[in-house]
Amino acid sequence: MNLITLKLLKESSKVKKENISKLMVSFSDPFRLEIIDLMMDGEVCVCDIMKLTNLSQSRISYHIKILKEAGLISDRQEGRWVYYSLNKESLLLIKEWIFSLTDYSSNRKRCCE
Amino acid sequence: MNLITLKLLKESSKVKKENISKLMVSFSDPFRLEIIDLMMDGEVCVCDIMKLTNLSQSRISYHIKILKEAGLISDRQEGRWVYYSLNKESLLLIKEWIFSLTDYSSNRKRCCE
DNA sequence: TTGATACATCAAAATATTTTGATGTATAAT
DNA sequence: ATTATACATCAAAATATTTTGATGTATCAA
Repeated sequence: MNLITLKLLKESSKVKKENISKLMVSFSDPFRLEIIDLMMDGEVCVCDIMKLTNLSQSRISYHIKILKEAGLISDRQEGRWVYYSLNKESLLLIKEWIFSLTDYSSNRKRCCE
Repeated sequence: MNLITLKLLKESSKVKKENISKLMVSFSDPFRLEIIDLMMDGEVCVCDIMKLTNLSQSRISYHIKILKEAGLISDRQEGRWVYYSLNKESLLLIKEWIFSLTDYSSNRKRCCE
């Protein structure tokens, strides 16, 4: 493997890490977790979320924006409605990360002194 | 399934959700992600993290506390040193959650109107 | 073209998290 | 006993996130 390939690899892992970081932030709010939960059943619009959670409209829009910017959800407009749904690729990215965490983490004991 | 069982089930899923929520919060900071990364190689002490990241000692202790309270890491004291390591059960819990998210989430199209 | 619906965006206020530097506690070495 | 090391904890300051209520934009129906 040459230096350029190595550099590219490092950069891509950095990009990945930034993605992961954003995705994790997007998971870090209980209301967003609720919204994500709702999306597991398929597409939802803001109005669905309003009915099912009694959060205010602008509050929902705010959280939706966070989720969208993290790349976790996609949107599709149809007339006056915007339908949001979970983005499978992002979920896969997180899955991979969790896997690396569980599968490759070691139990090696450390000893100072 | 009787009502009491159902109630218990619902409560346990709530407990689980609260755990997940705390774990996700613990993942939501870039420095904590770094610390978690270091722990993948095995136990680390605060002094290791200081050397490897040049974060201040109290700053590291603060983040360690968050990770500990989320149940993500365990500690073991040995003399003056405290060794921290990833808690496999918590990782498993997250893994399960991600699985349910990817495996059971539907693509069902929604249509208002 | 007027009014209603669905949602986004904005600025200000409310709230939460993080950082800093100082101090505290326990262990161990001299 | 004294000093040094490893880490925890604390209160204040700095910073970031979230909520609120108002306003804006686009689509549609009457």
